Amino acid sequence: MKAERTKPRKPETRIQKRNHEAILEAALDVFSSRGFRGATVDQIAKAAGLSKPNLLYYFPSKEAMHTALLTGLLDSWLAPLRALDASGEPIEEILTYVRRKLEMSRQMPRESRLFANEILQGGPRLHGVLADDLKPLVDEKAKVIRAWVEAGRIAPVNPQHLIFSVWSLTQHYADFDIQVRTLLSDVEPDPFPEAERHLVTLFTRMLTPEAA
Amino acid sequence: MKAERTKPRKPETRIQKRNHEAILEAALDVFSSRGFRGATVDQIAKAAGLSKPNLLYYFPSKEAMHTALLTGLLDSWLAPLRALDASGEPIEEILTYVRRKLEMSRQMPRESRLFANEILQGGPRLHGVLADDLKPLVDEKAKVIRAWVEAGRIAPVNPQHLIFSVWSLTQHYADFDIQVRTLLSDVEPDPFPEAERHLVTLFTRMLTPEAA
DNA sequence: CGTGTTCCTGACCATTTGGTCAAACATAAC
DNA sequence: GTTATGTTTGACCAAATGGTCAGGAACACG
Repeated sequence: MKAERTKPRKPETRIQKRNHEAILEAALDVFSSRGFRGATVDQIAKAAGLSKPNLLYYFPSKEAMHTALLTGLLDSWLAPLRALDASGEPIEEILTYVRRKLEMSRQMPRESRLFANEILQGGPRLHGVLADDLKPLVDEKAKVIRAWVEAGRIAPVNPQHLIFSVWSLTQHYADFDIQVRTLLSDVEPDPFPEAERHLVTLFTRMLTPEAA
Repeated sequence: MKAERTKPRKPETRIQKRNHEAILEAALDVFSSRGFRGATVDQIAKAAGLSKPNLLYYFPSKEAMHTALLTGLLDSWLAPLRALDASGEPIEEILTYVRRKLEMSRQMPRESRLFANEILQGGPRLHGVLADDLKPLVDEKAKVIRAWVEAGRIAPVNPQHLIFSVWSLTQHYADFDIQVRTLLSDVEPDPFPEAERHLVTLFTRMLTPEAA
């Protein structure tokens, strides 16, 4: 319902760009670790090294910072799925997808938690994105996977639920990081190498067609 | 650090029990859908059909309601894993575990989201529980799984990460319910039947030993 | 019925929080 | 230097929120 006039129409000055980025970086930090409601503008301001009114000079509201983050990150967030190539070797394509998603959990846990926080709460600020951007992409890639199944190139599997499985398994290592590390504390200091081996094994066994 | 004297030492009156339960029920509703910080005592009071001061009569603080919920639910939350039986048939045991966890995602999504919300935010209110209660249980069951692997009764797998996989795959259908339903809106009105088929297939293929 | 205990509430309070604003400060252009 | 534009902040505000409290209502029991 709100106008999308967050960014000025004129080209950004250097100082604008710097502060804009500092604010979004700080906002990502705070929103991802406390949720939208749990984050305060003061916390973000402090993390960005700016004053609260100064934040409100660059963004009209706390809400605006949040949506700027979500929309700005969406593209890179969906990139790995977009890269799934219908003309590639099926199992290798999916394993690559899994590896890239797991790598994102390692490198961008804050982004993962930001989205998780949002969807957990019923995604009031994401309904549109889910239906308008994500759904078409998932439908398209589901079709690709279905074609692979029908061609006998991978074992039979429900395409949509396969995608859900990739998401849940990989994002788990970002979203539930504390739990994972606590439970592995005396086994592996860094869960990711073993996680990758585990997931590669899992999807390979799951998708390799019957030798029959 | 706080004393655990939430409950009075005297036996509860009928009215105490009723209100106590109504409050926790309402608190589960509100906490699970908005997170701790996002929930207000007023919202919980309204949902419970009581006045705000009345809630504070039964619980010393908002925080107390939250911890009462977490600790009260922990047992039933971990029951499925506890039920994993070392003397049972390995694959059937794990499939049963998966089915029970998925069933909990269907029947108790609020509880799932409550824990998810908590762990997502670094689990400040759960550190103790994770290390003291969950870790020993996971270690014990990991040992069971490792024994099955070494006996050749299931295919080689990292026990801890296998448990993580069960959690993430099953809880995903509760925690990300909105996303799942949105993406399946024109395919399946109820995601769970297909989810169960999918997960049974996944774990069967993953765990069935090589015919070699 | 009387009395002690439990239960409940309206009014109130202190703090936090998102957001505003006038004025000060900085910067670049002329 | 002057002027116009862009940037920053201290002071402030209204609303929301967790929590308190004195007293009233309901109940239990002799």
